[in-house]
Amino acid sequence: MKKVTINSVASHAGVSKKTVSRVLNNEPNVSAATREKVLAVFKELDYTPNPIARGLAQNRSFIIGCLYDNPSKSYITRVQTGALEACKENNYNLLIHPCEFRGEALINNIEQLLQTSRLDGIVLTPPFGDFAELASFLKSKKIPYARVASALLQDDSISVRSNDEQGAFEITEHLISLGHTSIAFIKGHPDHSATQQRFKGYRRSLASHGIEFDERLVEEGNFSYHSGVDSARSILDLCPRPTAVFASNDYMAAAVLKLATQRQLKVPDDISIAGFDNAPIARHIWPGLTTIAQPVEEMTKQAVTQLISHIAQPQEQPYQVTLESRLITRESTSAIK
Amino acid sequence: MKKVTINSVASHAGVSKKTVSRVLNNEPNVSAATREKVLAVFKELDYTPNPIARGLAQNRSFIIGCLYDNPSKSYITRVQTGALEACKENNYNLLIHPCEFRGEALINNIEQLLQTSRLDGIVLTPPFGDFAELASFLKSKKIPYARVASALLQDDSISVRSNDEQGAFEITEHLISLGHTSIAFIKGHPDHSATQQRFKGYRRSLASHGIEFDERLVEEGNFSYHSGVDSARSILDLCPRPTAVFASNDYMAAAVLKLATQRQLKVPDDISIAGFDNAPIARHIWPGLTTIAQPVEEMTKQAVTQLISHIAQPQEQPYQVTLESRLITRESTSAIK
DNA sequence: TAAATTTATGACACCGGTGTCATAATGTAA
DNA sequence: TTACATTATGACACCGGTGTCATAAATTTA
Repeated sequence: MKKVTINSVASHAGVSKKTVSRVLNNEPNVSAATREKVLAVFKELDYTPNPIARGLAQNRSFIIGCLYDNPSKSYITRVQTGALEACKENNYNLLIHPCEFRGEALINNIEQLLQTSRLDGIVLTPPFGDFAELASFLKSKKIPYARVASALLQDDSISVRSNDEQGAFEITEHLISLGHTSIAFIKGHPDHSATQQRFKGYRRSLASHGIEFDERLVEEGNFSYHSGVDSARSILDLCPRPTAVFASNDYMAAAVLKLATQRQLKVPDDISIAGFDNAPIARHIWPGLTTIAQPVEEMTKQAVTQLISHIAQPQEQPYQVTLESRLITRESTSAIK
Repeated sequence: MKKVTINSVASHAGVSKKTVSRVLNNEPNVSAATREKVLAVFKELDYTPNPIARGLAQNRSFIIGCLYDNPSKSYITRVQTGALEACKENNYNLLIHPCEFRGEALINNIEQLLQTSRLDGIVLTPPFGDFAELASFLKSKKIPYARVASALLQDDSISVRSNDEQGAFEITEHLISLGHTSIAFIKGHPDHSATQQRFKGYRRSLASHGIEFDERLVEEGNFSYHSGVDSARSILDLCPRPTAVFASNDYMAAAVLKLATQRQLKVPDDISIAGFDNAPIARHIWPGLTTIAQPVEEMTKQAVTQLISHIAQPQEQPYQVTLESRLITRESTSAIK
């Protein structure tokens, strides 16, 4: 079985390869009759253009890179799912590239990535979207990029996020509405802009109810389950013990739940626990975690879709969108007794 | 800043592009002096070859595809991690391709994938490694592939697996050693060969202790958390209730744990629970799950490494390896009272 | 020292597409 | 009917590498 290329199609249809190329790319100036004829040969020979050859000619790879460095595997999976949907719809492929955020090696690492794979664009997932040096590096290399779930910036970048501050506000409101006033907070990774946002939302809610902010109730986490365990220990050791804990993501909340349960505390009777993200674990444990659901897949999908259309045709106005998150109440929070 | 290509290097070094190409690929028949000179120009101009051009000339994409259809996100993440390590070491890239196992559309889907991305090879993760039609399709298309965690076959394919049967045997032995004789079993997804293997190991252990196999203690799951909930319901409703449950993966085991806890049962005092895979959730919940740890990353890494070296130079003998798994005991299992 | 090998090098076609530009075919205005 | 636009088409260079083969230079052999 011979390989079928644009040349075989051309000779079969009795036209030049350029005409075949025109049909392929829906270019104008092809007569209806010719187009039909070529399309028929496509069918007959079962032709599909070679993306590598195409890439060489157009200096494009039809590949989007996805950068991540995130302790939450489920978050990564969701990001990938959204990115893949967008890629699929546009005949792009997704190349995944985990890499360490810290260290001056990052830029070199990315440079190498670009050299070895000629990506058409890059999706920056948290915390990469907030790293200004990276953004300006990519700009200097003229590599289009899109930021997912990162802070709002006054620039021309593509950015899709959700309102972390508002989400954190709402879940804190929920706890307060249940009668809680001593609410511990576990921060996320300091490199992530969401960390500051969620903290702000927590404080805003407290403030709006005249509850005094208490430094001692705040623990530094980093979004990992392990950091949640450490934070949980400190919080559960407090005297008096807070009646509720709001962790900046579900993994850390799960850690609090585990430790509390280990210590024979009843959740939510003895202590309410809230998380953030609506990760799978939030519903895989008992009691299920009250949390904030964010449309991670949708955010990423929109970001990548925009990125791809930007690659095809650079836009004037930046695409910056904030999607809604929503409160999901489960069994881990209840009214104070 | 002009693009630096093989041509610019050639003219800079005062040699032909073919000579540059020789240096690039470590081909013989280049004098030491010339080689030095060219290498110096590489440095000077900061040259890296364009992989797309290379790909066109050699009909290679330097991309490995990773096929999956698995309800366990953490499993996918681990597979990706291992595959990425192997790719990184060999300057390959990884393209991820989730796709539905069921349906006659699968082959078409893969065909399309191959046409749009010209993969150099494919890693088949469970359950794809056990799908004979797919294997023969890939063979007919001359696409090299490697099978991860699939059944041992008497063929010439690259295959890295772990011993599911033995793992299941050992964890059942563990339960029996704790005094359990009424051990429920939740099967995995019927399409996965691991499902049969784990079931076999369970039965072998029972048999080796003269414990009669009881059909009523066996539930059909599919590896998803949700299926675990359904199975758990049936099992916990049994009269008399089994004293232990062995679920074919940790997600289903976690579901049993959740339901049992919801029903006020104490784990492990009232019922012991064991899982399989050592997924993150196994240690994120309380009590932690006794389970079997499999080297998923290592399996995949070896498979992809072999795949890549096979692509570079087709091997005569098949690479078929079985790695060891090991029992991890946590708090979810204890001696019967 | 001449002939026969071996090694080093370059010219050129090729991979399979796309971009540019010239030209042929067709349609429209004068 | 002629002049002028417009549309359709193809020839050919090009993207940036690699493969083949001829030939020049260096080395060995006779």
